[in-house]
Amino acid sequence: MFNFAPAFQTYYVMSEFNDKQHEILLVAERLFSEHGFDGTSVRDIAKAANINVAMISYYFGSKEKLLEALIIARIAGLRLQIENLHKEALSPFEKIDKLIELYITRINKNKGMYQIIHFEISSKKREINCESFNEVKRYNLEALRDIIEEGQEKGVFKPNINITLIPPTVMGTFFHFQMNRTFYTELLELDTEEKYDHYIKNDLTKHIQKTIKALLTYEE
Amino acid sequence: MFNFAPAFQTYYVMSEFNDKQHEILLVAERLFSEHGFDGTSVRDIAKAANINVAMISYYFGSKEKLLEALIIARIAGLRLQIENLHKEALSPFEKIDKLIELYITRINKNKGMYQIIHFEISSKKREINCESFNEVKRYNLEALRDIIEEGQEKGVFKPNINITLIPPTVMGTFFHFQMNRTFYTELLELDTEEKYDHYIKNDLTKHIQKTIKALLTYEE
DNA sequence: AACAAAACTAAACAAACGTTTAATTTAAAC
DNA sequence: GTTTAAATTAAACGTTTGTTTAGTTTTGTT
Repeated sequence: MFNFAPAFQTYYVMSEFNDKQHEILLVAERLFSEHGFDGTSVRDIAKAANINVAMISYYFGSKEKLLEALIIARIAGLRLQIENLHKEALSPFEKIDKLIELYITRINKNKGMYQIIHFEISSKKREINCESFNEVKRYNLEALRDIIEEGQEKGVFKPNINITLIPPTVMGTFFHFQMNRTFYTELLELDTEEKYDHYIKNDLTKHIQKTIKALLTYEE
Repeated sequence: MFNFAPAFQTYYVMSEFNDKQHEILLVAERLFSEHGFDGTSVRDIAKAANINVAMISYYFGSKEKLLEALIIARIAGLRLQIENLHKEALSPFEKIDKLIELYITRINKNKGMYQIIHFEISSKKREINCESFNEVKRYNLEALRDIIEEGQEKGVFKPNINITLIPPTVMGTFFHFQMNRTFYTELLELDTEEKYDHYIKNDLTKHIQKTIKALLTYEE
């Protein structure tokens, strides 16, 4: 007689989704990152996920709440795995190299999600809750600060370094390269997916590592 | 009897718009950058520009052609004014400083347009003609290459520098800072527009200048 | 087998979308 | 002052939008 839509799941406190919900989230992530939130209709998602349009409202409440659920579900994966890095007996230079490598691989894996978040937080249309995203950024920044201050105490890194602006340089360089992919693909003749990925893993990562190490040791 | 809509103006060869067309382009630029192309309706534009909805189709043919016209009209302004920089009797270091300052002020003035272009070129929905945009990027890259190679010949810059990846670092750092404006506003307590602009003009610009100069002189 | 809850569907809904139409007003030319 | 083209308008067009409804099928429990 009555239809009980599980809209209560929009609290996500349990954050346990069934297979169908996971599939919807996966499809939505791809389409939102490729065409934007406003450029993707619920029917696009339903068609790509092979489900009925009504299932989106049924499982997530609304299209906007689907976006919310997606962001919350994915942000947890953005925190860097730096726990073991701190304990390892490495030089400050090696730690910087490893941290940047962690940054790049992590961003590279979640580039679709970053695309979505970056558009949404700089958009004045919807106000998404970016507090958990900010928390991740603060956490990653503190990890970087620890490593740099350790290097400064050992005398290998120079003082007077604006540590706050280093993540923007690391991530910004990657994103700008990614954003202008077609341009750099043509310029550097990275005509296959493999060549492109190889360039990111090697040349781009090395460029960023070299840049930050140069900055940390630069005599003004 | 017949209505002759000036749809021929969509060729833009003359690229001469009247006051009303300029106003529409200005409003569309703001709204597209704030809410995205798909997040902005022609009625939003019409209301903000105080004109009738039909005027957009009348003057530009369609909403997509309006975007096209906007991009073509604005891209010309993105080329750096480096003509006189090359002639000036400055050291390679001073030239790098000046070029980066030019980069930042230019991006800062056109950040709305960059927001639009970056979303559109990385979107798989519409295929915009980015050739003129790529041309600007190639031109600016060559200007940078000239300065760096001059410095290398003089022996003040090290060899083996990936020049191609320097613009992504310069622009990427700025854009990432801009993209996460609310986060850095809170972190650095830039609670007024003046403080924020001052931080970009001074701290952020100096950070990028220092970073690139460090990279150019870094002994691996 | 019988029942109830959950999962799923096709259809309908109103609102918003980009665009066009047909008519009117404004502006310029003669 | 008349004529003619351009500028501007309100209304309507057909789609597409996100969401809801009302019903059916599936699933799990007793």
